[in-house]
Amino acid sequence: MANRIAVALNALADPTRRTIFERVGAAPGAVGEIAAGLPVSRPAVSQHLKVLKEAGLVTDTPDGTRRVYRLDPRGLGALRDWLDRFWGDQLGAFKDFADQQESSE
Amino acid sequence: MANRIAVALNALADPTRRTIFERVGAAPGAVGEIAAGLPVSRPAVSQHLKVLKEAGLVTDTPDGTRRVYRLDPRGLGALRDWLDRFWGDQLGAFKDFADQQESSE
DNA sequence: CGATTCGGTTAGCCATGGCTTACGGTAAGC
DNA sequence: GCTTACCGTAAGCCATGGCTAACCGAATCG
Repeated sequence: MANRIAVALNALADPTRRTIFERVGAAPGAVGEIAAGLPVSRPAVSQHLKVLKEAGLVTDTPDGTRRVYRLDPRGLGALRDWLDRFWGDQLGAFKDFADQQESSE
Repeated sequence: MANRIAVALNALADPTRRTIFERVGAAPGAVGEIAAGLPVSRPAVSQHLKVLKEAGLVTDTPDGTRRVYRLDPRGLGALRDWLDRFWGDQLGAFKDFADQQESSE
């Protein structure tokens, strides 16, 4: 479960991969379509999509010789849950600290 | 604004740095305290904290010769907002796709 | 079937970045 | 003031990983 977060964050850390991810998010499409307009070659995009897929961030659907990629909510959901843990735990603590700082000036 | 997401994701991508981040989240503390128990040296932790700080994920407060680190909600908030964009936009689209797949079986 | 299109895989190159060791600098304690 | 504790920084080493070029498999169309 922690590993899920690890691979997702690692996948989204790369700028090119994040661009690809956002592009798929804007509109599902085939590899060639996604690669068009990007400053990297098509095999590079293919490799990135593989990483994103293994991270549970995208899903692929065969369509003839093409292969359509779309977002996969599972990875997003895992990340969101992970982030929310910190919100509950530490935002309150930070607020206490901020108030304390303020009152001592 | 997009750069904010970039540095935050990049900072959280490294396993050691994520461990440090979670540790700070569990309990604010000094560098030495955080480094204790970790499989890396103290300077390494210091370098990681610098990255986390520049990513807006932690804040440091001088305390004598020590330096206390705590979570910074700004980075978390930026990440959360970024993730929420995808939820609104694409979860619906994915659901439509899933329903469509189901109806064609 | 041949030809074409589309896409995943491999090998290899090179840059990025995480780690350690050594150092310098500052604040507390005696 | 001198020592000690705590921490950030610099230099250098080495592994990870992203990229391209070349290859190969599969599906569609004439």
